[in-house]
Amino acid sequence: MNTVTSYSNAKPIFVAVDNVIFGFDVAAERLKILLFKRQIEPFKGRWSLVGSFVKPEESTLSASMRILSKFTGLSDVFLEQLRCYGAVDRDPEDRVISIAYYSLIQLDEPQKKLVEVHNAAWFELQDLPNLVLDHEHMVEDALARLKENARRRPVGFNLLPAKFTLPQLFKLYQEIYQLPIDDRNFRKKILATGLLNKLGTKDKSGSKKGAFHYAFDRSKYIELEMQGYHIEFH
Amino acid sequence: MNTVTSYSNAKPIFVAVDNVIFGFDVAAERLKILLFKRQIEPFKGRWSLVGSFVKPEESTLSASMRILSKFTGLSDVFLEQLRCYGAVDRDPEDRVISIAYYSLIQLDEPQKKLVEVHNAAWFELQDLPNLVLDHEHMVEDALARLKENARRRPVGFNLLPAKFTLPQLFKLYQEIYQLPIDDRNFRKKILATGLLNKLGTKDKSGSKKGAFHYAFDRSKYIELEMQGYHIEFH
DNA sequence: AAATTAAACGTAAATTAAACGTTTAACTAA
DNA sequence: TTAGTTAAACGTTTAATTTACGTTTAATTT
Repeated sequence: MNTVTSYSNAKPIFVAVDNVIFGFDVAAERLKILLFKRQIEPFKGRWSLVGSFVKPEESTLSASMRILSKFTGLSDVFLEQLRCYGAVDRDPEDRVISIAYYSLIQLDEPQKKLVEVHNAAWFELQDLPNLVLDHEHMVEDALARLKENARRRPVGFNLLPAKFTLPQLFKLYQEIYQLPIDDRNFRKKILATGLLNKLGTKDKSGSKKGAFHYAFDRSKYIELEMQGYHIEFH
Repeated sequence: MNTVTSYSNAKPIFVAVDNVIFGFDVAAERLKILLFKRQIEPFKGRWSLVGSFVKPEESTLSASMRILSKFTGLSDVFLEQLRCYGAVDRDPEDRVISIAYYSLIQLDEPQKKLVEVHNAAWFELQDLPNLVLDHEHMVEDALARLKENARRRPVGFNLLPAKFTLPQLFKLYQEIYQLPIDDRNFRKKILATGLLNKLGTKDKSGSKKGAFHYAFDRSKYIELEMQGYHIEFH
C-alpha cells in the first residue's frame, strides 16, 4: 500500500467490531450472552458487547477473532458476520461504524470461570441489562439471525459439547425458537436426517433412565450439502 | 461530537459503500446488474459496482442511497445491506473496508436510457465482465441473498412494474432461481397467498390471448406479516 | 415389588407439494 | 368463416410431509 494514497480526498472513519457471543448453559437449559463492562469513555463501566477498534493491519474478521479469543480463550469456533451498523450518531463521542459478528460457543464450567478475569458475565436473554450505544439492537438482530440459521443449517451443535443427548438438543432448540416444540416430532425429524450418530454411552444427569449420547456427523453433513441437499430443522 | 476524541489511540480507516443494483428486463426476461466504469485510480476505467466513499456526515445507508439515486434517479426503492467486506488487502491502494448494499429496481425503458450519462451499463448475470477488487464476490453474495429473500419475502415485486402479469412474475422467479419451475403449481401457490389483486386489464405484448394484469397487495402482506404469518414462495 | 420419572418409540389424520393434461381466448391465414 | 396457432388459464390425482397425539421402556427410589 502507498503511504500517499490517491484516496486523500476521502475522510477515514473509526471502525469497530462488536461480538454477540452466545452460549448454551446445558444445566440451566438457558441460552446466554456474554457481556462485559466497557473500559473506555463514554459509558465506561456500563454493560456492553465485547468489542474493539479494528487495527489497520487486521481484517474486521481478525479483529473479531482477536476479541473472541481474548474473552473466551477460544479460536476455532463458529463466528459469522452479522452486519455493519453505520448510523452517523450511533456513538456520541465520534463517528464510529461497527461491524457486528456473532458466535456460538460451548458454555461449560471452565468457560463460566473465565469471565471474572475480564469484568464479564453471562446473561440470560430474558434478563439482559441496558446496553451501551446500539448494542441492544445488535443482540436483537443476532438472535433473529440465530433463529434463521438454526432452521436451515446445523448451527445448534456449536452450542453443545461433542457428546450430547436428544433431550439436550431438544431443549436448546426450544430455547432458540422461544417456542414449545413437540418432542416426538423433533426426535423423528432430527434422526431422519441421518446426521446424528448414536453412541453407546448414556448421560444420567437428567434422569434415572439416562439419555443416550449422540454426536453430530459433520463430514456427512458437508457431503450432503455439496450434493445440493438442504435440511430444515425444527 | 468532540473535536478531540477519546478514541485517539485508534486509527480510522477508509469506508466505502458498493451497491449491487438488480433490474429485471421484462421484455428480455433477464435479470441484470448495473455496472459502471470506475472513475479513480487504481483500476480506473475498469468495470465496477457503483460505489463511493462514505462521508463523515452521512450514514452508510445514506451513502448507498446517494449513489443509488445518482445512478438511477430513484430514491424510494428496495435497498438492503448485504454485508461488510473487511479484508486487509482487498484494495491494493490503501486500507478500505466496504459495506455492500443491494437493491431491486424496475428496469424500464427510461431507466435503460439513463445509463449512458454515467459510463454505466446493464449486464446479464451470465455475461458479467471482470470486476475490480472483490466486487465479483459481492455480486455472488448478493445473488445468493436475493434467492433466499425471494423465497421468504415478496421481494420480487420490487423488480416488476406496479401492474404485471403472472407469466412475467413466473419468468422472474425462474430467472432468480435459475431453475425451471412448474408454471401451474407456481400460479396456484402465488394466488393462494391472496396477495395478488387481479385487475380487469390485459397485457397483450406476450401473446394474442393476452395475460391479465395483477397488482401486489402490499398492505395485505404487512397485515399478514404482523400476525406472524410466514409465506414461502416458489 | 411397586411406584416414579424421564426417555424412547409409533401411528393415523390432515395438510401440502409434485406431477401432469386439457381447455380457453384471441389472433392469423386459408 | 373457418381452421390453425399460440400462450394463458384452469384442474385433478398421487405422493410426501407435517401435525397431533398415546403408549411403552429403562433405571432408580421407596
